[in-house]
Amino acid sequence: MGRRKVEIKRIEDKSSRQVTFCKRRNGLMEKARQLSILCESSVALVIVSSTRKLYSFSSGDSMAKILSRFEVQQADDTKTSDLAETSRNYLSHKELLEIVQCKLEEAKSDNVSIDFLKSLEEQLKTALSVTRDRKTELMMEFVKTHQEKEKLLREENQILTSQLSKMKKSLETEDVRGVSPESSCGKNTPETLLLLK
Amino acid sequence: MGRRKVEIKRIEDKSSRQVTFCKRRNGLMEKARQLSILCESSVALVIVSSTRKLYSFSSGDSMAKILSRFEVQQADDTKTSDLAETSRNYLSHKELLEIVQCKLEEAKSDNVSIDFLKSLEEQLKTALSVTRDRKTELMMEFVKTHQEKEKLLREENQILTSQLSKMKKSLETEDVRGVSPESSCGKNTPETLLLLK
DNA sequence: AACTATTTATAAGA
DNA sequence: TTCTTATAAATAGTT
Repeated sequence: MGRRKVEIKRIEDKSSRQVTFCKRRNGLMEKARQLSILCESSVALVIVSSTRKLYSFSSGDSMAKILSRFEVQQADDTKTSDLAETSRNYLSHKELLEIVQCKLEEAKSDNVSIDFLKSLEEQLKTALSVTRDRKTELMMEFVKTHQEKEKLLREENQILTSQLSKMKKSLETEDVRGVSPESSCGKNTPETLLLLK
Repeated sequence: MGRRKVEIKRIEDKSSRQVTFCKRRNGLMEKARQLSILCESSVALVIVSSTRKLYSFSSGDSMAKILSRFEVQQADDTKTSDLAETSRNYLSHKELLEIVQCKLEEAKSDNVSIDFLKSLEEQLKTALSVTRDRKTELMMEFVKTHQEKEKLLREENQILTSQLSKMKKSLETEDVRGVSPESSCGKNTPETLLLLK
């Protein structure tokens, strides 16, 4: 719906990609809103731009909860030098743990506000969520690697097996030349082929 | 965009609400897909119909994780083998989600006590923790299985390789009996061993 | 950011 | 339900 038909593939020009993102994002959010009202359904929508900016729409309360971890990030985007912010920039584990330890020490004190604790809670939730996602990601990678190795080994195995059967045939042919007939029979496999089952 | 302009408010007629829901839901999902591709952004979309049916779209991996609790249900609806098999001693995911959904509906009401919400929070935390532990457990099992398969394949491979070298030797011995010496030299591998590198 | 030529989505009808 | 079609709405390229 524009001056010309567009193919659905990444828009290469950065500036027009940005403009299209803005237009279509607004369109998508409006459509989500309309659907939720017209058909009394719950709709949750989260959009993260390529520049990591967050946009979200949600109709009902329960859906809002699903998005809470993102809203936490959104809140953090306005603040700087946050625990969550720095951990996203790949602080070392040691540094991260030091910061957490320090914050927890602060939190022990009697005169910290509820707001401070609320913010700390959110930061820890984000950190936890980031950690869990990374854990899952690494495990998935691990599984994938092993599946690939397995495939390669299977292929190698198949090649070796076919080599062996070719050699077996050629050995049998040679045997016929000077050995008694029963040694080339299938049930009396030559010693060197014992493991080939 | 239709035969006439429609006001954005709940469609009273149940049947046309259902038809509109289906059309607009598809439209919304398609638009979400297009946005994610055109502007290389992450988009997550969850739609729950008034009849509690779930629909979701998500572009990237990290977004998929956010929606995992919903995708689990969708997956269960189509396949009923592995996962269902392992969780047959537990409540089905669908039942569990229905209960949670029901509790959340209750929680929306204004006149629930803090105690009710506190207890709900505890229940949800427990459910979340159980789900996470089970996920990790299943992934670890998966990894272990693949490692075992890999080990077996390696062993099989080794046996095949040693069989091949034994046979190669025995072939060379036979060759010596009547063939010129250069054919048994390492550089001139017999035709049947070409793939062994 | 506003404009408009077009395309796309969809409401109603078949 | 599915398809058709008239029309509304979204939006691509332009200014």
